[in-house]
Amino acid sequence: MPHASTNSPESRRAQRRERERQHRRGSILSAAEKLFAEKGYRSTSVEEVADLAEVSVGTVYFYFKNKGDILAELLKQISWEVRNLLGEEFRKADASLDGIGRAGTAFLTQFCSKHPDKALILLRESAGQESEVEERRKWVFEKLAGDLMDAISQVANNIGVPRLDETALGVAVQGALGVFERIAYQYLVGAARGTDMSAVARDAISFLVGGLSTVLWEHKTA
Amino acid sequence: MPHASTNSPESRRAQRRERERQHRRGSILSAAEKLFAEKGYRSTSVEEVADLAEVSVGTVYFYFKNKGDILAELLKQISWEVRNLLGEEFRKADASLDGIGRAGTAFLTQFCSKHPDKALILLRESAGQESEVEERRKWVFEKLAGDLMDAISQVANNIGVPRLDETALGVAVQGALGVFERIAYQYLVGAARGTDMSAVARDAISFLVGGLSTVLWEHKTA
Amino acid sequence: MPHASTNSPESRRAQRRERERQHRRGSILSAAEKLFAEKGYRSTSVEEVADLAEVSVGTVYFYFKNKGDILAELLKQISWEVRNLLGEEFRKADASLDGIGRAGTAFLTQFCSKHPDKALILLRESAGQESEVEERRKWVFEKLAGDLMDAISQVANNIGVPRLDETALGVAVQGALGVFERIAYQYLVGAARGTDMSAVARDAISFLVGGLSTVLWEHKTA
Amino acid sequence: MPHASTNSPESRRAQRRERERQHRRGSILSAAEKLFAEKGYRSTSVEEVADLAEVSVGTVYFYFKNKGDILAELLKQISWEVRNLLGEEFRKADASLDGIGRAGTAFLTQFCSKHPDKALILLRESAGQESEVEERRKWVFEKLAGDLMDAISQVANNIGVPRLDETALGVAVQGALGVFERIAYQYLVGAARGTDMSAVARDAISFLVGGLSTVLWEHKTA
DNA sequence: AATGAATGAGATTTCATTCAT
DNA sequence: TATGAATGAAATCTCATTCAT
Repeated sequence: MPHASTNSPESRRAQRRERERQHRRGSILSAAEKLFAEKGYRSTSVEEVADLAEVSVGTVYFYFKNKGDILAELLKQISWEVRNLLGEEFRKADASLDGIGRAGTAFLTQFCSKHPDKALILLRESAGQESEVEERRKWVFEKLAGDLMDAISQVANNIGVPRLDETALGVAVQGALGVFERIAYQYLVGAARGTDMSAVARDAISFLVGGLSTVLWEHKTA
Repeated sequence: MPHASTNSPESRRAQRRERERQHRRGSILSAAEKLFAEKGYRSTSVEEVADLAEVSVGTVYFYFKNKGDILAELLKQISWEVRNLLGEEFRKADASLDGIGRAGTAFLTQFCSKHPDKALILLRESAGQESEVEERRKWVFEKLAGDLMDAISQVANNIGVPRLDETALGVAVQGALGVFERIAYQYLVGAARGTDMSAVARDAISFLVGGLSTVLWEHKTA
Repeated sequence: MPHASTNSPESRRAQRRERERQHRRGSILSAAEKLFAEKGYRSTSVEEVADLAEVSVGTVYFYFKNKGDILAELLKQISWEVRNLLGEEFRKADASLDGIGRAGTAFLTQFCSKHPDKALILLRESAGQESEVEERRKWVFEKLAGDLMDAISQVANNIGVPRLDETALGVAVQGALGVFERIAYQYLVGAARGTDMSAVARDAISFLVGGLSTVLWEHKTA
Repeated sequence: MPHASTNSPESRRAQRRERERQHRRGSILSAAEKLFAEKGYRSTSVEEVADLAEVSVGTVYFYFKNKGDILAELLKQISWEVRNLLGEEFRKADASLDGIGRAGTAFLTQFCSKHPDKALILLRESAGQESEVEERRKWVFEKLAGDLMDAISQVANNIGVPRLDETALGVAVQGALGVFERIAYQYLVGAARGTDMSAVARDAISFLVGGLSTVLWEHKTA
């Protein structure tokens, strides 16, 4: 049985260290996620995050360069999860309007319902903060917008609108994002918190798909 | 003993005082509007507002109970203006889907383009703030949502959907708000700042009306 | 008796306010001077300064933009006092080498002996601090060097060295500053603290005047 | 049982170990020297020193008891080099004023010009630091002062001033040190950085020797 | 010997709000 | 009414030092 050099004591120690590092980092992020969603980013102090994560303030600053960095990292993780979920759903339905509908449903029923903390951070806490965070938020939404743009372009193509007008495409994308942003927020923390999400999703998808197809149609005949 | 008529010196003095009061209050609000839109609510200190308004910090606290109160008041004013504008447009078109489209167009081309500071505050500054302001934001959007809800209900009625399902109505309203919120923001301060607003408005209205009619239609046949 | 408008109640109130401002500011500076000289700039916290001055930390930041600003202001004041003293002494002796000697004596026996706190801040605490302070220190020493340069130039002229070589002038100036810097420091806080200053001054002046005249002489014959 | 001679494997291993130890220690000191001279002692963190030396923070603390200890060690090394250089030069010239002049020239042209980092640390970094370092600085300068004191005493003796007054001796020494301290600093990092050092040295030596001889002369006739 | 993650005391700074005049 | 100096709680961030591995 050949002995791999990656199994040397030093290597194993290094690996364990790395695992522990990631674990610690993860604890801090989880603590921050919970608190930011609960009490808001501004009202959560670094000390509180450290306390909940059961580490010292210094340790937080060992893993993150400042408070904004924590939020930025959360945003990155969350956006990664969301994009994965949406992309998968979209692909399942073969790049059709229906696929966009599925993705939207998944966002509301899979993501927002199941990870309200994450959803809140994405939708509420990341807005209106210091420029560093705002930067990241912009980046996240640009990524999401990019995904959506690709999706809509494909759909447009399949439908027979080979080169959709740029403004129309942008409006469709932003409109779609806006629909979800608001609806998710409204049914997560707003007045209507607690409503059955699957019913909400059904109507939201009608709205979205109706809106999109109208825009596309208008640019087909035009 | 001369009795003070409405033209007595005392009365005139009182009137002047009242005028000056309102003027001062207005200066403070204008200053805050400018600064909040420019640098953000958080990054604007009360002192800066006072400086720009050419009053002392103490005076600001004479007219407003705290910093959040200034933002709340701005939100109130802005929402009043927006509701006026939208209501008027909507009435002109006789409670039809077309009327909703007109109102949306007016919001984008009349309000957002012409009062970007106000639009920015409405769309950006009220999110993710301390609870007091968040409260007001909720209130403002509930007012707007209420207007929209009435409008959609009427349209639904005219179309032959006498009692629209509450969830559907809510989703339609929030969807519509979301579309505008994001599109206005994107084309006001986001990446696409500077795009021709009338083209944007055309597509946005297509999206909105398409979305709304689809939701209504679905609940008619259902 | 004509009544001056500068005696109006408002004006008097403003004057008193200004006096009180200056007084407060002065208290803070005095407290800082004492503490900086005693425990060192770095080891003195703003809170300690505030406590000794019997004001709150916030008040310190109302009068000074940051901690370095306090030290910078002290440096400015101190250099002003020193320059005044030296200039006066120099002039008394009619711009001769003797005048430079007098100025040096005054620096050691009038200034350093009587205001050791100030001398310490000038000579020790201002060095090696953050760039803002270092900047000011440079400025202060450049001013002092400038004064000395003028003095030496005049002496050179009177002695018959009309245009002293620039390097020689610079070296003479820096040499003179160095002599005083070190001697003052040594006899203020160094090993020899407590020695009779007038004896020290006599020898120091011999050294200084001897050094200067040698440099000048060399450049006369050269 | 083989007895370890000085060439035994154990011995050689021990020697290598010792060599490595010294090398590591040296790396840390070099890194610190560079960084302290470049950015200042205060603004250099232990981590930065460790990084540049390519060791861990822990290792730095294995070789040095704390941050100040690194600076203290640097000061010790530097003073040792300087004393060696000066002593040698001084001996060459047979305990005369001329010898002191030679030593000064060597300090400026041999040491300061060629090892500006070391010179900067000696002249700048050791002032105004925490007491531990300040202690060491005092010690270093006392050593240098001691050397100089011996030299001047001998010169005084040769000149015919058998027992020079202690104060006069102290002042002469401190004066001489001050001249070099400031001139080296000024022409190394100050405004006049870049000036031809040999010209500077000529004038500086005139100043120094002139000053010294005047003090001595005065105490001969007195 | 060497590592580097963890610590936590301590420092600076901000700014909404108050209140005596 | 208006002023603006004063407050002080609270928050962020740094970094020399320790210590388990």
